[in-house]
Amino acid sequence: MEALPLECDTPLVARAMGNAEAEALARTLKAVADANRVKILHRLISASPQGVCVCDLTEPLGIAQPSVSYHLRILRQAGLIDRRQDGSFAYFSVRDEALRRLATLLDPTTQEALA
Amino acid sequence: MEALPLECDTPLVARAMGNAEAEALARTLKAVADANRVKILHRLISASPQGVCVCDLTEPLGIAQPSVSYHLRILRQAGLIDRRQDGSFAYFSVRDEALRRLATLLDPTTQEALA
DNA sequence: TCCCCACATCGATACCCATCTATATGCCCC
DNA sequence: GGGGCATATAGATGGGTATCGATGTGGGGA
Repeated sequence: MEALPLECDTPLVARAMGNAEAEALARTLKAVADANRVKILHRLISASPQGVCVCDLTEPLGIAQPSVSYHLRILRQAGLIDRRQDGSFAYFSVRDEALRRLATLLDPTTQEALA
Repeated sequence: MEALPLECDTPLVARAMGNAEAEALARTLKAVADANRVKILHRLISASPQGVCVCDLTEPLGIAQPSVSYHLRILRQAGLIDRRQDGSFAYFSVRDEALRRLATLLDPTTQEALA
């Protein structure tokens, strides 16, 4: 029998996280992982539950209107915000339970992420 | 006095989130917003607090060793994991309080993110 | 009906990021 | 001190992403 090479004996108790699972979580996190989208979410949370229209985001963010629409689309596709049309205005509001779920998944004490 | 154009009257109660603040949060989130880094964190949490060495991450992740080192560096620079050298092996462990803090910042019910 | 306004989409561009191979570093054992 | 192993770093590369200006769309008021 050949000599065993020196091995690091980390406890391989837990099986690897599922690929789909990890990518789903990463996709949601990517949606939030942008300074402008963080600011948008902050503002939406502050204005909850009335919602905020695009025109009130463009100026404080300091970016062009198409960019704001772009970020709102990212957040919406991630299921983190809702859109409500009122006349020619579009009001966006945060989906509290989606953000809470994301927070729970990250918290290592509530080990839901290990499911 | 000229006629006021139709305006959306969203409650502009909260001032915009500070730029530095938003970018700091985004930077931390970017560190987690990757499927492989999510898997790494998952494994580190499972193996907490002993830690996991690089060699035990390469194979389950299905990526080359330098890529694993790269991801570990990202997580470490974000303050999310610790590194402990033991002989020629490097053991990485999760910084629970950092992850918890991140989770808290995301949770809209604990409005710390609005600070 | 016509125009204006709010918002979305398109196409282009410049930058960032994850990955690889190749190579350096540092440790341990012989 | 030399060889081999674990890990880190460097450099190159392909794909993704945020941004913009230009343009499309749809509603509302005059």
